Amino acid sequence: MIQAPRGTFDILPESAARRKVVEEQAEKILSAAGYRRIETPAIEATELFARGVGEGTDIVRKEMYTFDDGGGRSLTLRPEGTAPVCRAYLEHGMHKLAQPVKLWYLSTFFRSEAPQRGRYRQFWQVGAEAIGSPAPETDAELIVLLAELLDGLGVRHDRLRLASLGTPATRAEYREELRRFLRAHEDELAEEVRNRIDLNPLRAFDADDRRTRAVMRDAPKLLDRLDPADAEHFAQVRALLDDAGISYELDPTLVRGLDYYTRTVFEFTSDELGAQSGVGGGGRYDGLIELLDGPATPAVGWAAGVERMLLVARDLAPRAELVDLFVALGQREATRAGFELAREARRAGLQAQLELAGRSLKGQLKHADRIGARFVAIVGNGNGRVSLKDMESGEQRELGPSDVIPAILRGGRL
RNA sequence: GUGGGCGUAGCUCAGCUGGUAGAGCUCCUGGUUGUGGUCCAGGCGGUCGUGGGUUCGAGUCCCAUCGCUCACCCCA
Repeated sequence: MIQAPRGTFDILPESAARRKVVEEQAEKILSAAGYRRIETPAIEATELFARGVGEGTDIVRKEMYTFDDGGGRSLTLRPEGTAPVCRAYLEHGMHKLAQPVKLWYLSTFFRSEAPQRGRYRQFWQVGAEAIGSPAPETDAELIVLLAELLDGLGVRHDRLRLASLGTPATRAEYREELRRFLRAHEDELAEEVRNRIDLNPLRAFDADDRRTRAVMRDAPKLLDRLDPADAEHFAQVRALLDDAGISYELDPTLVRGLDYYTRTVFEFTSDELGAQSGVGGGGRYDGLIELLDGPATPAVGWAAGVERMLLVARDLAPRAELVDLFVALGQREATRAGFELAREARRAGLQAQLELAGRSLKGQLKHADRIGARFVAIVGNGNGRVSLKDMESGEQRELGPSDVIPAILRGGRL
């Protein structure tokens, strides 16, 4: 049997209803702050990610679905949303609009990783980007918006981790300092940490090994190396979050996987998620637009995983679907009258369904009950009249065909 | 890519020490020749993931393979 490809999934109606709640919540919260929806193509030039996300990242090195479009151009299924939005910003000259340009999206992304709980090869993210403002208020506002989205969905985000990466130059210098520090203590470090000194020295901070942890207590911290302007920016972001009553923990080990981050980075995590604890996160990426051949443009953004939110969201009860009318057929010959009655009902704004399975009358009533129909109209009495039954009270009345819909619209008892 | 767990009807699962498949739910029909929610009866539905092997005989044992899942890595 043909199955959905590994790491992908069908969104069945029940789950679609829960996702709709997420979408409505995001729309409400983000549009209230002036963010407008944008959607970009699922495929992009491979170069966009190679440059925008960074050649050295895991995403670009081993997780992209890349193919030749048949004409010698290399295309890639988008593995993330920020670079495409920045591409669109440039392509459509949005730098000429009032800044910052505030955008949000809810889209699918693709990464060829081994799937597990909360991680798929095609997955959904809701994201927001504010392009064109260096103001710390922008960073703080975006963090507040994500917090509100998670709160509104009842997502238990046990922690908000926050840090500042400074400028790329600061970060590069710091990484060298950290490498020197690690090498100086190499014989005290766990093997896995030692092996990654060059590749990813920051991982040393969250090693489980006891001796490694002891060494790391004295390791240099990036937050202590920020230049004055970056430190001031970060202080302002924190002050705004404090005022907003958002609690967070400073986490010098917070490393976000993409190369383009500068200054503020943050991540909401939930311990209920297992290994993939990150629900959503983001940060400032002041260098990205320039990297894509645009003018130097400061920007901030975040993305949150829809599947992960759904895993830990409490307040996600979708409203039950209301069925106003089920049109049952007393005799097969009544099918044309029933068909017309259903159409009329829908034109009148009712949710109306027609018997489509050839069931017995008893079966039709049972089905109408199961789908929660408020009324059942039985067409085909032989006398041209319609029996309208209130499924809650059980009352039933014979009406002329033209009286059925007004009776339902009156809503009340028969 | 590596390791653990699991793969029996649409769904949730039972099948003890091997003897050629069951339950509950769902769905459909019937229980007064046209009327639901409870109840009763019946029906539809499975090459027991797949392929080999052992055996007179395998869902049940062995091997392989595929899939799902959790974890490592990394990330949403």
